Amino acid sequence: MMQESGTETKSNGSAIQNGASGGNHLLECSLREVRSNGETPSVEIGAADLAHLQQQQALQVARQLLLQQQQQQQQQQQQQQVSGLKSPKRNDKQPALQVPVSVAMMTPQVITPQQMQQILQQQVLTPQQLQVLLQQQQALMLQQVIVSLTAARVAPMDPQQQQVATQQLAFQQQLLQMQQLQQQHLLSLQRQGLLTIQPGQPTLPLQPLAQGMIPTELQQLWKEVTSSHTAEEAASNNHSSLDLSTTCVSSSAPSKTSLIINPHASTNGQLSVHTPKRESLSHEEHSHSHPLYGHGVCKWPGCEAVCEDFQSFLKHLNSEHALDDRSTAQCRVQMQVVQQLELQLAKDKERLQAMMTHLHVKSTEPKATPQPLNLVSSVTLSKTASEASPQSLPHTPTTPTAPITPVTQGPSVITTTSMHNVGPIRRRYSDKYNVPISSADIAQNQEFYKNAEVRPPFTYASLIRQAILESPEKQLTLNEIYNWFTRMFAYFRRNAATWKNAVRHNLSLHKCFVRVENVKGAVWTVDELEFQKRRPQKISGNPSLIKNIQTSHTYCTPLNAALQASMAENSIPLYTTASMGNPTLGNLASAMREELNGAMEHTNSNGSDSSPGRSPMQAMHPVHVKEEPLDPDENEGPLSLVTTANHSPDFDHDRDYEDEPVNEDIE
DNA sequence: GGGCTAATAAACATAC
DNA sequence: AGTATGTTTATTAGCC
Repeated sequence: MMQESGTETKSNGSAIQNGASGGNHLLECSLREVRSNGETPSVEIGAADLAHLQQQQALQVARQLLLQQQQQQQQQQQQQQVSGLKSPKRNDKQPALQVPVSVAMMTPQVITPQQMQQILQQQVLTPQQLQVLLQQQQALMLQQVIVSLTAARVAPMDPQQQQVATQQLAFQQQLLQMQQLQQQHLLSLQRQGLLTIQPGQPTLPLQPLAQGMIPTELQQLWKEVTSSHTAEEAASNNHSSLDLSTTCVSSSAPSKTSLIINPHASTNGQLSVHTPKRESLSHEEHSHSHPLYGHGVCKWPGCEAVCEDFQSFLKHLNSEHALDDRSTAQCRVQMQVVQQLELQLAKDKERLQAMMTHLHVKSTEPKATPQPLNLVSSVTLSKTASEASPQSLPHTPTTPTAPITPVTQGPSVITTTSMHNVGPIRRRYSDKYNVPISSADIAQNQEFYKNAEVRPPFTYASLIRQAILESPEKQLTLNEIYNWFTRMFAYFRRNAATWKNAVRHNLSLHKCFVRVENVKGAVWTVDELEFQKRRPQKISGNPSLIKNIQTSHTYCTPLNAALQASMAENSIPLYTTASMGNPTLGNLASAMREELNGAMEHTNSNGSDSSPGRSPMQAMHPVHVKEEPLDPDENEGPLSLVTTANHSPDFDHDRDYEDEPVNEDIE
């Protein structure tokens, strides 16, 4: 009975999860590419009006948004400063912003594969960082949109127009916000989407519509709208039209659109990929045509050094961003991000197509020419918005953390069979990466794990905890835990003896699992505090993660899972927002956040303290306290009270998947 | 190579 | 006696 007491609490204050940085450049980039095909929905509004109207409204709203955006950025920048790219030992509780990756990075810098690998093995951004990067980038995009809007018009308008414009603007704002949320969610689900989509079910509910309307699209749309407005204005009102070219994206051929008045119209789901031509470069960019330089600032991820002129920029570029590990690492990250985005884009295109087909909306072949899909767009957007979130919730009233998905670049790579023969390999699970399992994780990959005999990338402890937390009363009997395992994971439908033993072993071994005498008999509960303590693993934004991603193991799963999880962590707010209807989820979300922070705190502060706020569970009657080598005497109080085994009726999934390979689905 | 953690295996105890 | 449930120990493997 003597377990390594206290050994679990190590004080390596490096629990991390620092996050990362956001860089929406990535998004912007790929999106821009998508959108850059000058073809856009034509605007034909009664528009001269709108043009005027929007001025004031837009200005105001824009200011607000800008302020918000700036604040965000500032915060991020601050974090960024605090946390150097190479400081894996940070204890920051906040995701440390690190490298605002920008599309520009893609500029081929001639990096040898070996170098890349090196980099990957040494230091890369954590998934969280990537996530933050993306978000940041997105914020920038929004800002740009707003700016372009405000800049575009500065004329008075009459009340009527104002009303229209106001509505329109409001809608646009909503779209933007929704889009933001969607993007976040999307990112977190990216890889998952790759996997969860199975032949049979091309459109899993889990899959959000990636781009109902991406910021860039909005931007484009706006531009077109505005430009057409201005054109009309000029014609009818003799208004001098502002040249929008100064804005980020210059619509080379703004055509007429048919939307505008129809708020939903703006959601043109159309995303035809286009040659990544950047017709939308700012002046500087045009003059110097260097994607890494813009607005007098070096756009190298994480840099943002101010360079007065192009020359100084070049100097800076050569000196600060020479070919070294760090640069290549960043480049590598960028590449991965772009890859993911491309994949996602392709998938979402298909989905969009399917949706439109379903709705009998003509148009949009994968590469179809852009058409005003007013109707559809709105539908898709709202639909996805509503579908995406609920999906992850229904089954799992728990903590939304990470959409963990065993996905890799090649979705198809991971097949049941491929993973199958792996056998009983001892492998580190997500805990290693400080990625607690969450219902969201499971929920979002539920289908996958249910049907594919893929070993879930979680430790037994995490799974057990999850099972317990998912239960209504946060407690389960051993048998119920078993059932949960078999129900949720196809993998556990075989070799029952093995994993059941492991489950029992874990329950006994980890003090985070508390056995409680219950009416039913004995049930197991989770002591969150203890659980947090026992996850001292540190990632420190270290490369190992990404490195692993590259080094394709038979289990690429854990990695991506971890990656996704990390990324998703940043979007917790999203989940909470989306889960308004589900209080539990909200609580769990916050709980999860606490967990994350807590984990670090605990690790920092010598985890020997288990006093204060013990989990409610503890208040029950833990029959036996683990870990501390208590006196042999008092401890094992003969469980005379135990009136065990009254296997809860709850889950008595009669079906006990025993050792034999069972292939049936649990649905 | 050592330390740590987790998976796996198995012995053993207890209750039903 | 057999099974379920728990506990404990030992071994192995992956990671830092």
